[in-house]
Amino acid sequence: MQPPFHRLAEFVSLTSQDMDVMNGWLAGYRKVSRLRTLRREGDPVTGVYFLLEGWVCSSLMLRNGRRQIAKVHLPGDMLGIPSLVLPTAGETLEAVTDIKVSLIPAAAIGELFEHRPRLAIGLFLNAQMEHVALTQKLSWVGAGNAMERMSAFLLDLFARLDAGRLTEGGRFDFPLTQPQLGELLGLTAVHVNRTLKRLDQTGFIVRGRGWLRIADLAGLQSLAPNLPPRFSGPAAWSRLGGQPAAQILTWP
Amino acid sequence: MQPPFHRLAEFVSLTSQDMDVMNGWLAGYRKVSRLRTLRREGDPVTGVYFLLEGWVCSSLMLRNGRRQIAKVHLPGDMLGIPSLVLPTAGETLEAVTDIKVSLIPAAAIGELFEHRPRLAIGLFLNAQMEHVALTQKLSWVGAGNAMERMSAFLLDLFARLDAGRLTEGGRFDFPLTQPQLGELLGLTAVHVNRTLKRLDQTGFIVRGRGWLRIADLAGLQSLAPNLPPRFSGPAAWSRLGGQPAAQILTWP
DNA sequence: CGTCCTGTTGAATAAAATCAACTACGGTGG
DNA sequence: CCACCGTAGTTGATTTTATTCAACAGGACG
Repeated sequence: MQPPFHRLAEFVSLTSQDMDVMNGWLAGYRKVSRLRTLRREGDPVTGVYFLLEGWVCSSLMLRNGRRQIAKVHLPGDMLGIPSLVLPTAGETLEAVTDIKVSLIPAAAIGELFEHRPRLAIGLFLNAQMEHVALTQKLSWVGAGNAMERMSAFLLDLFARLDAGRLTEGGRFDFPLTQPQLGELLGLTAVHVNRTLKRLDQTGFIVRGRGWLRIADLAGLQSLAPNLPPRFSGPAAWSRLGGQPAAQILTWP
Repeated sequence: MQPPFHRLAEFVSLTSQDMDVMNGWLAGYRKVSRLRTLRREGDPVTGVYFLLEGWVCSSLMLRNGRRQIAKVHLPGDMLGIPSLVLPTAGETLEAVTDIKVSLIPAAAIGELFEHRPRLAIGLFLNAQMEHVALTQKLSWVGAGNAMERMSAFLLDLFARLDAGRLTEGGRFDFPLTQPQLGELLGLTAVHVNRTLKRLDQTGFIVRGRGWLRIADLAGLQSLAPNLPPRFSGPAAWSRLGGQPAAQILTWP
């Protein structure tokens, strides 16, 4: 397995010292098994997590007894960054599958800003990607019906899995249960079931246990209220005045 | 009017050079009048905006014809940061009231990361506050009914206005129309109307044209599915290894 | 002075939730 | 090893919630 560094390197070109720092994060990765909680809402914040393998969902508990899943994280994602501004964690991180994850201590993040500006920019822009994704998600949950939410989610998921080379001809592992999908989309499990059934019967998707196949991508896209965002990559960095790696003085 | 710098100074202690940089942003502020569009979805991204006065809403247009307002921005907020990772703006920024705003060029943001690490951290943590707020908002839109969404929003708004000293005994300016509230909460204008009416008749709020008063804070809080987030302030920075200003070498 | 938008209310309709029942499956403990 | 229990998945019937449709009053603005 080659470490999924694509997220932080997506925007900035990194120096070899930058790479060393990132490799350092991998050293003490930890395995966590399915359904185990990585960190619960209200727990102390010691750092952020770098997800190497598997799926994690981050969720919020509401006082009305319902749970909202904010995001399903895939390999390469940084988890729990927003909680850095809170006294205690603002979200529960729960393993959807068996995962490998490493903890990056908060102090190491501070270091980046002092000494590794490119990684800091990478982290910052990565966090902005998350923000864009979350805003889109809000838009379909707030302004879409069940079918629209479902198709937008499936397309977004598919695009992200595809970017990480985790699909095969439209088919991918799909470990989410229908109750989880409900919490993700703001629907009941029953209604999720009916919505999936319709998508299945229409021939847009094929479901198996533990996997899913998108059978008609264009069809799904025609249902979705918006398409997954496309990011600028290196162009974002050059807009910020980024320089090619060779011209930058590296930290001694 | 004293510039609302509280956002960036909320976490890190700034050097006088940092302050100079920030004051530089204020120089060419611009007035924009009510209902004018600051930047439309799809427009080129030239930088981010610093809102000095007035309210702005950022929204997404969906293909089903509906609009989702992602956030109502108040004085001191930085707008349009997420679009830095997109080829063209991902959200429309529209003035809800007459506003004063200044544009910070993208290159100036890049500069921060290279030369003004504390401001960079401040910006980063500020962006994470936005992320936390957006996650919460998703939670009530996704998992709350109309009354819960409305009370959570009003409480959140009130807390933010209060932090900026823009309230007086529970009363504050409230320029949002009911259709706008609908787009904000994922409800129709009609249903917004009925929900407000119920809150009014129960004595939780008092409505006037252009303003609103929270008459029973505890009552509203009992309706809301979660309370506005509280942020760590300087504690967040010290967790990241932040040092008191005096001990830091400043850029020559 | 008309026109458009907001705010308001009532009535009809549609979407999703709730309630209920049953099957299948996985994991646990005896 | 097997019985049992809890959860997931599925479907039908009913109820709740919110939308849609419609109509009208009041202001803002050209």
